[in-house]
Amino acid sequence: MRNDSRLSRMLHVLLHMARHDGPMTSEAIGAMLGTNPVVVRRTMAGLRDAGYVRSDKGHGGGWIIACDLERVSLLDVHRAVGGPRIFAIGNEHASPDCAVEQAVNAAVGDALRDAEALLVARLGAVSLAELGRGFDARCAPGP
Amino acid sequence: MRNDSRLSRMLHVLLHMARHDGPMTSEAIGAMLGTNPVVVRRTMAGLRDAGYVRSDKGHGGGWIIACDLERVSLLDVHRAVGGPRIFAIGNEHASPDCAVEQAVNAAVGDALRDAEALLVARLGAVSLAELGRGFDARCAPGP
DNA sequence: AATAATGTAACTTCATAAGTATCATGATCG
DNA sequence: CGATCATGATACTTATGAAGTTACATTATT
Repeated sequence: MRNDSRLSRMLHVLLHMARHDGPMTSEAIGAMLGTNPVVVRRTMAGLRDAGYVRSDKGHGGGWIIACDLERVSLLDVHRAVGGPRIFAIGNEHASPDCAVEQAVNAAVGDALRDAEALLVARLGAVSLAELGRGFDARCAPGP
Repeated sequence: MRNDSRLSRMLHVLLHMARHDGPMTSEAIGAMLGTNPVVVRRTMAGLRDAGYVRSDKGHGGGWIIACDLERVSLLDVHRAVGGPRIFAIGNEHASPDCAVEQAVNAAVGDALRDAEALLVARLGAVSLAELGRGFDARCAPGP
């Protein structure tokens, strides 16, 4: 399967929503992401359950931010979309009988765990608000 | 897809081969890994191309170690099996037009890059020989 | 020549995000 | 009220790639 891009897509959407007045429809968001409204609703359902966005039905409805962007990290968004599997590689058996395999699993597993810990720390250290400010700086790097 | 366990499996096999006199057949290795000989041959082809093992056909044939285990790292093995994709998550577009998406990609991409760099460093720092010694220590932790 | 091994090609299976089609549900506007 | 516009939910298909499987060719030993 191609990469799981839910985190990336949701960050993209959230930043757009933050700079947008009023609700955005799944249709509009889908156009932005290059996908269709059903995928948008499916993915954003996790953000809604976490309380980061709200959705309203009917005329004038759509999605709006429902949280303080300073208090939600990229890691929070990752988890809200299901906290999907991070690695495409891993051990074959979780608890092998073979002692050699146990030693291999320990070595590979430790390395993966440390890499995951670093990733989690990095994602947890950046808020959506900071990400937005990073965008501003990138676009208007005045002297 | 399930995890790509080629690295893990090959380390398992190499350690067994190191502690085994004479060639091991794909059949025997397959039994060890809980898979069939064709998968073994397919996966080990990369190790052979890298010069880490040798395969011999015919009666008495099979696979044997063809390298100095002190000089081959877990990272070398990872690369020999194809250096497969490490992450299951990632950005949607490599070079998006949207500036917001660019900012998101930069943030997520940096975090992933750093995590990958750590993993590569960790795998590169351990030789097959060290991994084997780790196994010995685990099995005979004398006083 | 028989046997035992690898090499290779072609196919199926499995897991999962993404994409699609369809209809039910609910809110707003006239 | 009734039309319209939005989400919610279900069911299905597509795409991807490792792993698994089947079958057969090739080569080396006995």
